[in-house]
Amino acid sequence: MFAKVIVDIAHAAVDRAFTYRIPEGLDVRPGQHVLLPFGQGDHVKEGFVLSVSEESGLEDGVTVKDILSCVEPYTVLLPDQIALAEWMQEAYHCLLVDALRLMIPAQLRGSRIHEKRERIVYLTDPAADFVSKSHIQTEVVTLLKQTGQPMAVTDIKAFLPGAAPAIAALLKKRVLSESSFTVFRRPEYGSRREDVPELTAEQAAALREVDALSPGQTALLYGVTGSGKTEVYLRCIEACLQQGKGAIVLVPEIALTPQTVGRFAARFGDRIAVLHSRLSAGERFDEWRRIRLGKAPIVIGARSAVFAPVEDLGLVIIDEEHESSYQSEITPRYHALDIARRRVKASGGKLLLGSATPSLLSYYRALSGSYKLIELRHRVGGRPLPTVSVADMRAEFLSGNNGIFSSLLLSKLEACLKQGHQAMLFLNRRGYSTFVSCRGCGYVLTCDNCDIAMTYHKAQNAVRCHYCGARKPLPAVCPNCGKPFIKYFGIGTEQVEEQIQKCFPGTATVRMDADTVAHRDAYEQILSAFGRGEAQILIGTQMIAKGHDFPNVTLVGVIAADTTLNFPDYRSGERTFQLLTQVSGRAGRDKDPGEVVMQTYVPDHPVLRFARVQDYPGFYQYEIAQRKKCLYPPFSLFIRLLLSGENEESLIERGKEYARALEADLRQALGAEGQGDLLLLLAAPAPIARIAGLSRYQILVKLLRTKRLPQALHAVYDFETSHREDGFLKIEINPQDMF
DNA sequence: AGCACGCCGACT
DNA sequence: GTCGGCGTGCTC
Repeated sequence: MFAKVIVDIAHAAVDRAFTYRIPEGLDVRPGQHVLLPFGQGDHVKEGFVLSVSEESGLEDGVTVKDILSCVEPYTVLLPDQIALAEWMQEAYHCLLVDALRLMIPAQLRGSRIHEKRERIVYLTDPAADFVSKSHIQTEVVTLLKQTGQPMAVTDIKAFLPGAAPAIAALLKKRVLSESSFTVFRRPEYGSRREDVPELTAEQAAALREVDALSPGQTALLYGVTGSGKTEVYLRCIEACLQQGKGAIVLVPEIALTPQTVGRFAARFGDRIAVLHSRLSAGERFDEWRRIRLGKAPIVIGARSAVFAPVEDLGLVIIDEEHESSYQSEITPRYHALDIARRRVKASGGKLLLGSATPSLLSYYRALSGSYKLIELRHRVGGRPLPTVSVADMRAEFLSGNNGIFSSLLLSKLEACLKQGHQAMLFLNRRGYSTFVSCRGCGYVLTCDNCDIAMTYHKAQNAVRCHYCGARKPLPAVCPNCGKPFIKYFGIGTEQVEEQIQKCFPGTATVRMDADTVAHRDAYEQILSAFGRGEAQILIGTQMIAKGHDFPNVTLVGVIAADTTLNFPDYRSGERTFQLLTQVSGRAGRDKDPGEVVMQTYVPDHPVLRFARVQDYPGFYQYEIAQRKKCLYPPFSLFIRLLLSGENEESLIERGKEYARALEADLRQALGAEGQGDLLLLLAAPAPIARIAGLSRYQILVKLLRTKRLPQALHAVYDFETSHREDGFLKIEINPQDMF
């Protein structure tokens, strides 16, 4: 028997199947993790068995080596996972090993982590009398007689400190016998008891629609904030388990808190396994093994959990499906949604996407029929959506208010605080001010390494670059003209906090942004402190937009609703709407109705108009028309090639040359009749032309979605492989952002 | 990724 | 004349 094996070395030259002989008596199946002699020196390498066959299929004269051994007694890759990795290799132009490595815990490779075993001892003959001069030995035997069952050695030691030698002696005398079993290291999460709520009519209907999905089908659950999507998820999982199948639930990493997990744990107990980046090595390995060995049919995790080894996958749920974090930033740059679609198609399972603000692409697919659209239009308990008012900051300025708060927000804040309620203030920029400039000459303080204005941080009396992290003291005089007219412009979260203290002295505030959550667990600590009412106002960046429900929050203020609107990105409208809807959803989650104040300089902007009345379908109609007009995704494929290098001039030179070469390649791939499908090819310095000392240049390509698309994509990927060695070259398909 | 084989410069 | 530089090419 022979096995096709891929060696666990991430290099293009060896990223293919090698044929090995399976020695007599070794049980080797596809998916097995094996050890092999590889290379001239027959060095022992790890590998993964892709397939097993009777014939070697090799030409004569090729030496065939023997597989040495299997690392684990079970197969570490399921057949579906091997097929998925092979598909990914094609689709994302990545190494097969890189795809396979996503499916197993890193700890498995190199055998760094081993299973943990617990020793138990029991009386060899429970009826036998035991007499000994040793006091402690007698105590150990008495303890075991009392409990009447085997005990863990660690437990005995806890009862009887210093019992270790006694146990050893008793084992030697055969008074005790021992055995051991595997223990799984589990992460901690609070499993709060909660009653199973009655379903609303809408939720029940949604459940029936999910139930009626055909195998491999995808549904988009569009439910307004507070409409009880999670309860629908829980019931769907229940139904899935009843059919004896497994489920994967993906949530954004930031939402993967003990509270979220606790809700699932309350319903499903230890049938869940959790995968996220903050697990210890042992926990990660053991959670993965609990899934692989069928002990945990439900997996909850962030992006990469979509690869979890769930056999007979009946359901995948992607919560907050519009989140950009579902797309990987490193190769293979997969999107969890695409992986999930493939997995459920292969297993005959169902895919459920949930969001209050679906991505334009998902809603487009739902309306065009490739996804089933399921809606939850009402909040649970009939609670009204918060009322949203817009404060026109232009009018505020003209009427003499040049502060950062509108009179409307100030009066609502005052009322809110007076009633003892809590408020959240949202601003998508940390620090004190956006940029620092000289009033004498107009000089703007920029980072030495990046082409970006530096942000003033008052707490440290320093200016910082938000891209490379560089930091320098605030100069007393202008570095350009030497005059003492340095002044800060624009606002950040630090300043909001300061202004609140000025307007409402003594109010307890807490700030949450990348600066205050620098330490591990700080995120959790700040949120739970606010939840306990230790502060009346929570000020923060988009970090506070999602996550927990705070029943006592009745007011949400959006300090500058248009900051994200002006990003140089076709997704900025979508992003802004999602952000505003999510922040608004934080208000009035309990019995008191919520209020939202959005401050803006463009109150008539369509995105803000729709966000204000929380009209997603209306927003969608507006935005999709924009996309269609300009032929942006989903009407085209957007490809970005990012080059970076130390020398700006030579980079620009090379960029232009690459653009010409790429265009030629693309035109050839598209063929004579496909020339019209190449819509745009634009080469220019990136919006942020320099980051951390490296200049950046981008080539943007827009391709119409046509049948020659695979060939065109191939041309782009081939271009990447053939040019990647002469500098930094990165290719992104439909990038999440374009800086 | 490693490692061996292979063809040109400064050493005993 | 030999030791060793790392360029080139192969790994079942």
